[in-house]
Amino acid sequence: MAAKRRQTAQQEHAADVATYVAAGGEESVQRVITAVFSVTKKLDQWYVRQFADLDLTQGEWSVLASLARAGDTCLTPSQLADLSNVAPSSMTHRLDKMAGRGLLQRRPDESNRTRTLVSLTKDGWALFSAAVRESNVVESDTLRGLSDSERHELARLLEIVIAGLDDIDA
Amino acid sequence: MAAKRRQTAQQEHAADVATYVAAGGEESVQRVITAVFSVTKKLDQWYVRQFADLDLTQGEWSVLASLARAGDTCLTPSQLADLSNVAPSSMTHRLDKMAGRGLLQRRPDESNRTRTLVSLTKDGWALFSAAVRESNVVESDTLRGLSDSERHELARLLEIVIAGLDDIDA
DNA sequence: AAGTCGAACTTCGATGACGAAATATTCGAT
DNA sequence: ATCGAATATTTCGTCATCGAAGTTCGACTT
Repeated sequence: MAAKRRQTAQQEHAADVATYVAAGGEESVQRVITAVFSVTKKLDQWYVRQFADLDLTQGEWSVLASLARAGDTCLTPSQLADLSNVAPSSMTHRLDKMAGRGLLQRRPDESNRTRTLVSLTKDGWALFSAAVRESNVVESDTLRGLSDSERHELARLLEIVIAGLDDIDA
Repeated sequence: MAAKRRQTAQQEHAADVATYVAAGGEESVQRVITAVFSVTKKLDQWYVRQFADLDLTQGEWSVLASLARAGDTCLTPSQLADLSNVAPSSMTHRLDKMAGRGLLQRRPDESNRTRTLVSLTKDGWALFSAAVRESNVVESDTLRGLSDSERHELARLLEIVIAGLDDIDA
């Protein structure tokens, strides 16, 4: 498969950027954004295959990871929908399924009974941990061309970008 | 909305990385990968809103962009399905809709009649160009915290990653 | 030259996701 | 205190997506 490709990944990337620039994009922007999406697209493909072993879809992974990152704090279905970029109505059924598998539990919020609080069960945490360790394999492979200092620099630059993200919505 | 957040985006990011590391991920890996996904998640949200103006879903955008990047070369439905990370059967209906809107055309491949060749129409190219110019706005905003040399360095590092992606599938 | 295997595309049934409406609860104003 | 607006969640109808089976065609074998 890799042997039959005519151009290198860099050449393809450069050609893609040129297409976007020709259509009206700025070069310094498109070069970065296109590269970011190339990486995530490839990672997404691998996640689908890796998570299939754990009977986990990407949507379920998103819920699992959101709850894990929240730590002790419970999250509501609405918050999970926001964090997962799906409609609240879609989250209902997703949580039904995951609760049925024993990955999470829902309980009413006593202080505000319109809310429902969702938290991971022990099994949910175990699955999260297993998924992180599985995905870390391909993620580590993805970055194997970078030295430690380069990874540090890459993270630093991306974190600058992240720091500005929330202010743009206005 | 931005005013009511307790922690900065960097602090949240650091906490997320810590969660993944606690679950068994490597820090130098998780710091980069988590940051990449933070950026793409935010960009995806904006794309949905921006492309709604053009009556364009993300799936349709993927087809449009794949064909545009291919330039003069026609692509088959299977290739488009691969490039868009969807099942071939899903591409059939998607192409039906887009052909109905006059964005692309399908014609049989004379040299191999099991194949169908898909190409953009004039309207398809126009919509692609409009979408690129629209999305460049938010993409440019996203990178506004980086200097030119930092953008260059960020692109360089990401391109190193891209160069190694194709060799991992083995 | 016929037959078989494989590739490409489409149809079909079932699942997942969305938006709108319905339900239930809280908050604020009169 | 009560009425009205806002919030959170769930149902419901519709459309997109998936995997599997079906169909058509090309390539390779014998």
